[in-house]
Amino acid sequence: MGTVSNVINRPEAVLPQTRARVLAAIEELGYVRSESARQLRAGRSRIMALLVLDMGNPFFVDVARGAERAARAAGLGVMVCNSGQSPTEEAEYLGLFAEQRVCGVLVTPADATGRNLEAFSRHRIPFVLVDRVASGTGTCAVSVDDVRGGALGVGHLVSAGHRSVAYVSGPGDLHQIRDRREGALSALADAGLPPEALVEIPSDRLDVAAGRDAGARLLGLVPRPTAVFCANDLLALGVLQALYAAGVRVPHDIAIVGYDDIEFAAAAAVPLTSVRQPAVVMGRMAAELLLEEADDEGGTHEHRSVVLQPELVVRASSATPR
Amino acid sequence: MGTVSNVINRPEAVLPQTRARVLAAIEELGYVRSESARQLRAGRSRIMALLVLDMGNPFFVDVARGAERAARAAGLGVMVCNSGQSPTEEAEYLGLFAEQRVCGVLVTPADATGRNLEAFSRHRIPFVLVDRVASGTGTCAVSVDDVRGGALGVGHLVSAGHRSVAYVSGPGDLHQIRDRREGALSALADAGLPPEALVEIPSDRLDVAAGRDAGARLLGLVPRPTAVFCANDLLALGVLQALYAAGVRVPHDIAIVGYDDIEFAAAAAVPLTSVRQPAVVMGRMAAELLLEEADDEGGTHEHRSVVLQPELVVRASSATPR
DNA sequence: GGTGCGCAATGAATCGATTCATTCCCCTAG
DNA sequence: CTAGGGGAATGAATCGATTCATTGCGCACC
Repeated sequence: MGTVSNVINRPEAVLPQTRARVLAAIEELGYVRSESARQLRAGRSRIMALLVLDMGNPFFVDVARGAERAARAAGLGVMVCNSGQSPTEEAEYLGLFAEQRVCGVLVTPADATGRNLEAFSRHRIPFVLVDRVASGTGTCAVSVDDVRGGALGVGHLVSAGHRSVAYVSGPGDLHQIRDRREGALSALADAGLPPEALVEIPSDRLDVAAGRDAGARLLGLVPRPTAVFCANDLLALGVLQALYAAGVRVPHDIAIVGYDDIEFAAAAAVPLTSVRQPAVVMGRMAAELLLEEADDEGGTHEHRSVVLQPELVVRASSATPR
Repeated sequence: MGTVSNVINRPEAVLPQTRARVLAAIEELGYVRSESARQLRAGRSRIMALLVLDMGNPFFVDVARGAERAARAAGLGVMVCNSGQSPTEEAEYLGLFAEQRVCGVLVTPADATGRNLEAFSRHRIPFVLVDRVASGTGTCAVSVDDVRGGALGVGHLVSAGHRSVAYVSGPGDLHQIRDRREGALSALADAGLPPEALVEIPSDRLDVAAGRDAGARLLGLVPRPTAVFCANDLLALGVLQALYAAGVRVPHDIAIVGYDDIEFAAAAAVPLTSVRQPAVVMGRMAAELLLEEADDEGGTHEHRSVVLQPELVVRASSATPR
């Protein structure tokens, strides 16, 4: 009924007594408006999707927090999903989002080819890249300057006197990982050190267990680097534990620098020096960009790429050696 | 059109050539079926909601993982939300779920009075309690035996010779917290120790920062307990750090036992002894119970309460003292 | 007293998938 | 040759909120 709709959406257009009568009926019947019906009419839902690489990583939990806050301020719900770095999963979720007619998608792409997103863009559902620079001007994106982050982390170690730094990396197809290495190399170059001063310890995952493995390999290196820079804090925590278990003292024998500055980095027994990413801000800004794009009726929207700056947080794990 | 619907939902009822023609058209137009419309007709959506206390706690991330896996196996999406232990937020989200006509809700109640859920139950949307025993037989629930968990943790400490144990608790209105204390007390009683042997260090949150605070207070206690049992691992990690910073050796001076056995417990420099909760299994079972209840047409569904057993995982933080 | 204006409420159309009754065709059997 | 039956496609009704055109009512002004 039209009047009921008015009572809910434009109360001022209804006589107070009618309004009261309708509200009473609503209360009595326990009526709850159906979102499906509204959605059908409106053509899109009031839900924003967030697709991240790994919900087990507190970094992404923070991104989710920021996005959720911004979305709820705008009266939207958030659906948080996990691609687990699998392009297949990612494609599946994107399909789900299209069917749901979500009002927009925040996504940290797992598929480096960009094929999934290209396919998705046909649905005319706005999306914003998170923690990834836009390839063209056709997309909004919020990212952190990973090259600078890598430079910050390794620059800090180099200026503390380290001449050989291990880099515990992650899946090579992730942009973030490559950029951080690039920054690390540039920091070495700035200090007049050769690229060989960066000893890469490859890893195919970005979790604590992978960090433990990497730590074990680090211990086997001859000569052994005096410092290690990790592509994220989960790896760093794993490395820290492996070193501790082997009786290697941090930072006395080996200094450690992580990346992300998750809560657990500061909470480690030897608090981790880490390159802080403004995760919550990133989630919030991404959501805001998305809302802007989604609310845009007249095609006036201009895609924007926001690049945030990382920040070095020095803690005990990298105190000056020797 | 009816035929299109048949092509998608009952392909065998359509002639192969017609089917091919329809599929070709679908492909050409980039057609994606609208979930809103299906939902409107079906009366409920194909999304399951999960409302947890704190997404910053890896324990709940694991629960979410388990639930998501089970839900996706059944072709459903999962919407993970965060009440932040606030009954108000909880009520808001439950309202949102009702509007969305989600097919069911998995919830770790933040509102101890049960008023929110009572109100929600009017909507006839099935829900399953997670990490909480059912109050009556009117609800499905999956929980872990927290009394037993408390007894395991403190029993372990007592049998290692500790005579005075601190209990870092959490918000007093949470069932889990009270049950774990009860178990702790029973373990003391079993060892012939008086209730006063358990020194409670109250805390109003369950995160690492609260653990640091608690650790500081623990250090000020006279006489100082020789062991501490924490209501969850985040608190334990905070306590561990506070002790480490103060130069108190773990486990030599003070032993620590946590609860949940999150990944970071094992990853700590001094790996934490912890009472493991089968979080992933809990999420999976809760989702399965919910699916069972939601699929039940004839009202044949019998509400069930599943109680899982915790398990003590002994690590370095509680090695025998003295 | 009659006409006109304006505010409020009513009713119908719409969104898109589903479902079921109906129609349509073709083939077979009487 | 026709009637009947079965398999396949069509079309209309449905879900519930929204929106807009229409109706209806009351009051004021001529």
